[in-house]
Amino acid sequence: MSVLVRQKQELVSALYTAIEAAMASGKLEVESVPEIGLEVPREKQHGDFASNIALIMARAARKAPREVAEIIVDHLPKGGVIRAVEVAGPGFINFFLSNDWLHDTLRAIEEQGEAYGNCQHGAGEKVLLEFVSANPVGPMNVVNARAAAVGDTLARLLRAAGYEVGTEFYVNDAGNQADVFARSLEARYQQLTNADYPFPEDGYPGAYVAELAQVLKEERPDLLDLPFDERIAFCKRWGTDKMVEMQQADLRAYGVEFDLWFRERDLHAQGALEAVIEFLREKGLMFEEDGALWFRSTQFGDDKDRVIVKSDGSYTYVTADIAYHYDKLKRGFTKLINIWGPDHHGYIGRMKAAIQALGYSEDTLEVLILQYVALLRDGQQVKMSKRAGEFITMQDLVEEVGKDAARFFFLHRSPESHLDFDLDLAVEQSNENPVFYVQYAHARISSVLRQAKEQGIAVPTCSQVDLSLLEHETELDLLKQLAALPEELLAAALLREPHRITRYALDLAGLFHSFYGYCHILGEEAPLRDARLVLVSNIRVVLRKVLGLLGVDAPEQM
RNA sequence: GCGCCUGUAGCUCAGGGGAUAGAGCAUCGGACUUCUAAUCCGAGUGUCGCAGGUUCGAUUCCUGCCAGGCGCGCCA
Repeated sequence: MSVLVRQKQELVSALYTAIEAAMASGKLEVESVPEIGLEVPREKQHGDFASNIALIMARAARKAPREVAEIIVDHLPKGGVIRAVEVAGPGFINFFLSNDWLHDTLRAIEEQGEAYGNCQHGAGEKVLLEFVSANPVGPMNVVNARAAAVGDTLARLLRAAGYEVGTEFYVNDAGNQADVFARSLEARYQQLTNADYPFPEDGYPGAYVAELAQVLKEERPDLLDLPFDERIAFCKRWGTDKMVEMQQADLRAYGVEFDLWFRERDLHAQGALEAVIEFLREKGLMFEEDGALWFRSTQFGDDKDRVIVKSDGSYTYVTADIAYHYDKLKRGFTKLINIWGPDHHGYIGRMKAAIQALGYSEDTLEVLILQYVALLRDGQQVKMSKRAGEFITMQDLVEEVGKDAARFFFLHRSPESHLDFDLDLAVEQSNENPVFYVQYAHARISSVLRQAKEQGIAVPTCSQVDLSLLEHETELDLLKQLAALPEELLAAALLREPHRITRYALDLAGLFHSFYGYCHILGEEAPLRDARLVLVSNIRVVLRKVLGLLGVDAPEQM
């Protein structure tokens, strides 16, 4: 249990005791005592912790909130860690504590290292996180980059919260788009020797297809000897494999590794689509109409029923996706989280219906919808047109602004917000760029520790120093921020809000820079110097940890 | 028409049933012979889109409306 939670519980039980004592003495009369909430106030002057219990109880007690608060405070046990209690505002009870409880935070960090803040909340739950899943027919875009950052960090957060997590990229290499891509590639191949060879009407115009055709020509100069159908089949397999390799390289450069790249074509090869259709048919959830086979998804709340086998005998996208999700479930995952782009929200209903049809509860599947990303340059939105080839890819973005800035910017905003990504700001090597601000805090501490070492000063452990010497306001603020990590990390994981960690990192860095402006370390007398060395080296551990969660480097010097 | 997201300071965005609604940027003024000035210290800024409702208390929850973005295929 975290230091902060333990301290809260201690105060809550003190409040319970006080309320019971007040009731026993007849000062307070209520049917039952509500659950007591305690929070860290936004304003420092409102104490270390505050409770609104008197406001909540006022009506039942038939007294003014402030009066209730006064009665509770009168019955609170005095002394111990509670330095002062006050009734404030409309009836808040504010607690001011002695600083001792904060020191346990440093001991916890020292003991646990970068595992500090982790917990076992999710123990026993197996979560599958599927994200990006961009079609292997073209370069990834900036929404894919956003999804990669959010998904990867969410996976790291869930693991830190004790969940067993698998990450997957679903490769849609068997559908319509893969066919179109194969025909585009084949046509470009033909055009290498016959400039007049027609390009498919709906083909992919990007230059990358022609470049791939060149590579293909070198690898398979004899391709045209094959019959057309076999040639297309080869192009489909070879081409999508190449695109997957490129996606893997882009994502690796971005710090994202998937546990599994799941091929749609494997589902087809295994007969998984037929199997899941049969399963649903036996449950009476399939019907034929207009020459097609339909899934009665409306039975599970979907807007309309969905075609599973088209009238031409081929499958729709959703058919393979149902088979894929069935596969996930059969592998023992108890929670499926999918991260999709904004154009897919209409797809949620049918997939939730499918999950229920397969015999699982609706909330087994959780879908996070990301919103669009607008790129800004010179304050203007960058217009993109796939057709005209004016298109900023994920690769372009990462090359232009770097992995750290790209990830940090995407993780700076809540996932469901529309995002303006300022390209000029992201590349700026200056104080305006928030990612540097956090990294700089880490580098500064590293520099101090480096110089301490050069001077022959070892970083002591908590037990070797007097932590009560840490009493400057900025030092206490830092200790409180460090104490807040466990709760913040769990909240970020449970609410699926990685941007909380970005904010935490910025706040921690800000408090450190402020401390650094007021307090010296190496120049101080040994006892204070040593206490501060303990403080900053533990701050560095936490900075490294949160940057690690964000997938951003923690440089030793800048 | 239906559904989803968004609307908070000049800009980009946090926050969230409770106390005086916050941060960064931009603007202005200070701080380097001392551990990295990519930093710090100080200063101004609000119809929380609009209107109702619930509540002791709403910017937060509910309903309606307005505005912007997106989606509603036998495409993926």
